[in-house]
Amino acid sequence: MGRTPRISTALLSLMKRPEHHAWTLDDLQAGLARRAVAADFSTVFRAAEKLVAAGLAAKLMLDDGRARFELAGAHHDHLHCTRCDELVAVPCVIGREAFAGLEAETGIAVSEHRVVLGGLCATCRPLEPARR
Amino acid sequence: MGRTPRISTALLSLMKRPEHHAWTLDDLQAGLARRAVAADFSTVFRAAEKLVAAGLAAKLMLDDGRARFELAGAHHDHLHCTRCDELVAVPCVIGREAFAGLEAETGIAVSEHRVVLGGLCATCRPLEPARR
DNA sequence: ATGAATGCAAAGTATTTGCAGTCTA
DNA sequence: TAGACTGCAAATACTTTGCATTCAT
Repeated sequence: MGRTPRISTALLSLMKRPEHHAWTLDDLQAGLARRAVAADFSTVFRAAEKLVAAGLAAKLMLDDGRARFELAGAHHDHLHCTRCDELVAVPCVIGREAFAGLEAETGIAVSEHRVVLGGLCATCRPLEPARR
Repeated sequence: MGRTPRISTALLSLMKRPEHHAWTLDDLQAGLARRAVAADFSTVFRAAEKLVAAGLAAKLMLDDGRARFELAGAHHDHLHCTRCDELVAVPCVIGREAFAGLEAETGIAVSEHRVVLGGLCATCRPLEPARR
């Protein structure tokens, strides 16, 4: 019952492309358009949210106030490049041990963590200094 | 020339209060109101932004899409409590060495980092399990 | 013919800006 | 009296929802 989730499927396929690691809704819509898939913004939004709900994608809010979506996968951290504005994946910097110490020290309980580094990505590092 | 920044001053004073560690614009306006300082939302906004520009405060965007302001100070990380929704300060979990390794390994250049832990704060940990 | 998927339009939420008026050095 | 500060209203930016339609089962 119900038809095939054309857009959701296209999104999953699109997000595998190296064009971006993490996609804003605009990125997603533009990416689909480039592949000749016309989709309304609200449809892209709902499809992306559904992927997140299904555990196939993850949503992340950056300081610029725009959500980014990425394919779900092994945990990793991110670098937000100050020059090209891309959000790139980097291996996780924090070890489990660090949390154990922190929990003992502070009385908190840590269930997840999110690290966003600021700096230059591997592509931009050799180039000019940061824009902003 | 120009008058005394009544609101900015009040904000600085307010943010020292333990009520919150990090304040949304609504928190700030409400906090001022509680201290009998009526201020328009846009004024609170501009004053907060100015404090950030002056290096006296820092702005942080959480996944809920709302900005939080905190007094500038020594670097620390944050825990976003899943139960009470407060953003509390915790000592930094990452050592400088970690970045050196990461930079060598990936070719990126790290100039800052932002860590937001998810979990229970010291107050909520002894209580019920997380709301969401 | 049922229910998921889509498009279009509209609403919602949080932030940001324009402008005119106010106050103090 | 120049320039920073404020309030009010309006504009933005991005996200989210309502509703009617379409489509595959």
